[in-house]
Amino acid sequence: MKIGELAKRSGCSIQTIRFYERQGLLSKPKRTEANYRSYGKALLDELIFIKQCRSLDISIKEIETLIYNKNNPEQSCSSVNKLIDEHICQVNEKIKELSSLKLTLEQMAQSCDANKTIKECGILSELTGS
Amino acid sequence: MKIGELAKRSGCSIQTIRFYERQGLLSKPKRTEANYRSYGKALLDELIFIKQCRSLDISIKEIETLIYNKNNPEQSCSSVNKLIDEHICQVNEKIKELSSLKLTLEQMAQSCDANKTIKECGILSELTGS
DNA sequence: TCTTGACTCTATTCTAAGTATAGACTTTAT
DNA sequence: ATAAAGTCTATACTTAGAATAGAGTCAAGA
Repeated sequence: MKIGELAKRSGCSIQTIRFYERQGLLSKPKRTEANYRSYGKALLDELIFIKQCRSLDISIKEIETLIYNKNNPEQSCSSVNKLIDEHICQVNEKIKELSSLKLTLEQMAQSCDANKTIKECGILSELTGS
Repeated sequence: MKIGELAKRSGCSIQTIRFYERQGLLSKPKRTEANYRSYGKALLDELIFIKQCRSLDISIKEIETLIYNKNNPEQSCSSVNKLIDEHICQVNEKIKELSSLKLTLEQMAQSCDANKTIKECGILSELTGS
């Protein structure tokens, strides 16, 4: 199949597919005589794996590592477990940060209503003051 | 004061201060004869305002708007309220996304322990399969 | 057969908010 | 006088793509 069909089947955009290839993440496909990329099932699977990882917000570098792991099936999978565990920690950290940020913003929102002038604005005075 | 002292007092890095100036966010300071930037209290306050906004993850473009608002003290502050409200919505959305991501990752982590081979790895098989 | 529209190609630029570096200049301290 | 620390500009780098320009290719209809 050509890149357009691969894009539809995978749910990735054409530019994204070419980007993954340039990054060395997705294997280079054969080319037709007209230099069009020509993909088979194996590359579709590769791409779906990449997309699945990205949907979990695993970075491209980490995906590289995972692909390397996949190609060495006899090795221990402890590094894979570690990668996911660290990722969970990062997500937890981010959630904490955002929750705290949310509180601050909500308090700020309560310090003003929209019917004032800038001069009297509670939000701006909090931003300026503290 | 020179830029190094401003950096210390504000908690911003020197590069960040110059970056804000290039972006038109922080006003241009006077220069000494040797072309060094020379800051006073007013610019320190500007920078602290910017930093306060950034700590709330308000974008540089939005900070531009807020600064514009600050310079028009007689206008209504409804746009400021709106900006913060929208920002709260975005933060809430992000928290939702991350919470869902966290669940998925934790389930995945439970599907494997580190004492397997890649071939048997529950994490990789979930990433590949679904 | 010609043409038109849809598809693909490469290469380049852009996004956000800084961070990092190189190479030159100035100031301060010893 | 010299060395260290500070400052200057300009440039490149980061992430994960998205967008664009300009050229080439392919299939269908007139």
